[in-house]
Amino acid sequence: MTTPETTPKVGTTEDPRVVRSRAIILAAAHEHFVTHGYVGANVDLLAAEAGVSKRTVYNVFGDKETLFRAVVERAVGIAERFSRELAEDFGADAGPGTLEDIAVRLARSVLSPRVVPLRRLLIGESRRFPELAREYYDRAPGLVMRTLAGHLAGLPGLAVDDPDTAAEHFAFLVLGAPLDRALFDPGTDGVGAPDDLDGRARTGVAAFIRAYARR
Amino acid sequence: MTTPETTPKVGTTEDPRVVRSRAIILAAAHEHFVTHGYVGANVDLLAAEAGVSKRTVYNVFGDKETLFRAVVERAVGIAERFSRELAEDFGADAGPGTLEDIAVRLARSVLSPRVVPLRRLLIGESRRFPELAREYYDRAPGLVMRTLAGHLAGLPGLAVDDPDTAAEHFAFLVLGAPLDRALFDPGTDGVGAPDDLDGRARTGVAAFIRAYARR
DNA sequence: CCTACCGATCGGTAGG
DNA sequence: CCTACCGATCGGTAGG
Repeated sequence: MTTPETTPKVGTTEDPRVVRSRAIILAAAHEHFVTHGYVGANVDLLAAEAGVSKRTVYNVFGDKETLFRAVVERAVGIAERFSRELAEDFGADAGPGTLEDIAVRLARSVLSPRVVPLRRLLIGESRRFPELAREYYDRAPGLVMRTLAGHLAGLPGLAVDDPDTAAEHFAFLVLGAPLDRALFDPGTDGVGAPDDLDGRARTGVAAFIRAYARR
Repeated sequence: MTTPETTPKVGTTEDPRVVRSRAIILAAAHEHFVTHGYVGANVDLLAAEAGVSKRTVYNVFGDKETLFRAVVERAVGIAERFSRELAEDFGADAGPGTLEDIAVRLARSVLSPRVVPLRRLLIGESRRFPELAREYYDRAPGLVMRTLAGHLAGLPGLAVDDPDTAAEHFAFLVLGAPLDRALFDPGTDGVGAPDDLDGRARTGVAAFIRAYARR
């Protein structure tokens, strides 16, 4: 061979320089889009924030829309992986104590500074990019909800007729109110958990158990 | 007097032509901003949609940001009045049947094509206009929540230790899941209630009563 | 009310 | 020769 496997062609996806540029730009673009929205985003500024030239941005991503979609795809992929991890913790042998742990973990992840700004962006751009918003919903919160439904159905001590509804009730008892408020309040983004998030999650679980306990 | 009360000065707020223009522009601008967001909004297009010249828009509202704030103030005012109406229906003598009625009305109003797009807009612009987002939250959902808390506390047959938490649990059991989905899905805006909204509201009430019934 | 037009800024691309 | 990247500038459109 003239080109050994250890020397990928320059400029391609395998080129380590392009790989590095991609990663740097995606991280900066995520922050930038989340702050300014799609139309309000400025590729010049964004490139500066990423520490690369605008030309590099266009070389790697082609245009603004492609960059935006790449940012969202990456974020959705991360959210999906996180949802999967969360889902794996819903062990079939889970007791009521574990239900509380799940609630706290669920609340902390969804109310995290990674998730809430992404939600704001996708909600705000849902008219411009409806498929992206729908895709996020299916792959992240939808995945969590489906897994939650599956495991709630198998929990001893609970009377769950409709697992999907029970999962929704669980999730929104645990984090509905704080999430709704957080969507409207960017001021609380960096400061970890708003209010007493863990306490509200536990109060939600208590209400859920009262509503769904086998009697 | 040189200017009788029945003949307001031209160009002022009292001028019937300006009043009419204001109303027409506000209605068109609401639809336009909700569709395109603040930055994506085009004043030329917006004026054309309103059937007025761009010059008239600037004569009445000064600039794009002032127009945006006027649109939001008006929408928040409408939402506030609606919330107040809803609140008045929480009669102190309300029984469990009335709780179901309240739930259905609540779900229908919040999931309405007036409220959901406004929520999307304010969430999407919450970084650019944080006070507007907060103001909406206080004056509309916050008002409903506070009234709900007050009335739930007085309901016979229920054991409500923390009225604020109970109100949040009630509201998000009733409409949390459909609202969250609706925010990400503009496709279902015009088509009245998504899924079986009334049924889900009633299922939520049932869960709420199981969780909060005096025992 | 309309057309015309301004200063500024945008996304995207040229040459080096 | 190719690609990555920079300074400079393009056409077109934004708010006003």
